[in-house]
Amino acid sequence: MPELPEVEITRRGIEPLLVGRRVVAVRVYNARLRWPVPRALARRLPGREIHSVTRRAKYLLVGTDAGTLILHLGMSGSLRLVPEGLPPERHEHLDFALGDRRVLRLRDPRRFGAALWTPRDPLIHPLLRHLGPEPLGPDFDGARLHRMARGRRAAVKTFIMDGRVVAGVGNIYANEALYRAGIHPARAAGRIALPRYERLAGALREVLAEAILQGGTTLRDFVSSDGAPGYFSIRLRVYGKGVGGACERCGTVLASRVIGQRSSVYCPRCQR
DNA sequence: AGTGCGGCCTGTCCGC
DNA sequence: TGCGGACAGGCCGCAC
Repeated sequence: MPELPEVEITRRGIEPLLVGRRVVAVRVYNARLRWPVPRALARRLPGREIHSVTRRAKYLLVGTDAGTLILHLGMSGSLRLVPEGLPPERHEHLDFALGDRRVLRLRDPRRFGAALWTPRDPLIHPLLRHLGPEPLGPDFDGARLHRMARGRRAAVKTFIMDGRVVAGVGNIYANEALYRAGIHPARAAGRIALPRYERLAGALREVLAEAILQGGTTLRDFVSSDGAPGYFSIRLRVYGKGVGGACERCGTVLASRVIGQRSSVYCPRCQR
């Protein structure tokens, strides 16, 4: 599932395809994504010169001087570059024809993704307006986490997955960062001291940056015609090891339970 | 205000 | 072996 690093790698993959160019046509095969694909998208985007491809949380923002395409890959979305004329397969919902016999095509089996159009500053769009700082940006640090956590009784894992606290942290990387920081995922967010939040902020940055770096090595093949982008295999230390897996640090069998409706994996000994 | 939960959707996996 | 059902997952939007 595309987490922030995959979305960032996707951004880097499509940026050189789009910036300075125009989409000549948008074709909607199935408008039923998380929200209906608005007609305005096919009406407004074509013909506009694209000046930027940026990312905010897990949203991709394709900017023109008339408005912005907002893309979200949900949990099963991916973009591929295919030749013009290739009929869409099952689960391929949307085409952005690039006018050079190439088409950027959105595939999303579960349709949790979105493709929207806004004529205004995308950062004030309702979906983006309340997002917290980018975890890899300058405004994110342990002090801020600590401050925002004051009085909060929700589990710290739920807390850091709240986009208003920090943008774009999904389940996998929340698990990994908490493991690296030695913090129990179910601990109340408001009962963690500043130095531990500093560790957590560092761990989050570190694990995300590592994953992006790793994804970068597969960037060459990204959005190639033969399928999914290289969703990379950063070595996850806890997530996916749940049942019977052992902590690499102490050997204790990892615990697995649902916290905030999300499966969580942690070392009951190293994480407090 | 903060918290928790329902719902959207389908591929995969598990148990029978 | 085949089938049905549970589950996973991001994240909005509602209810309390």
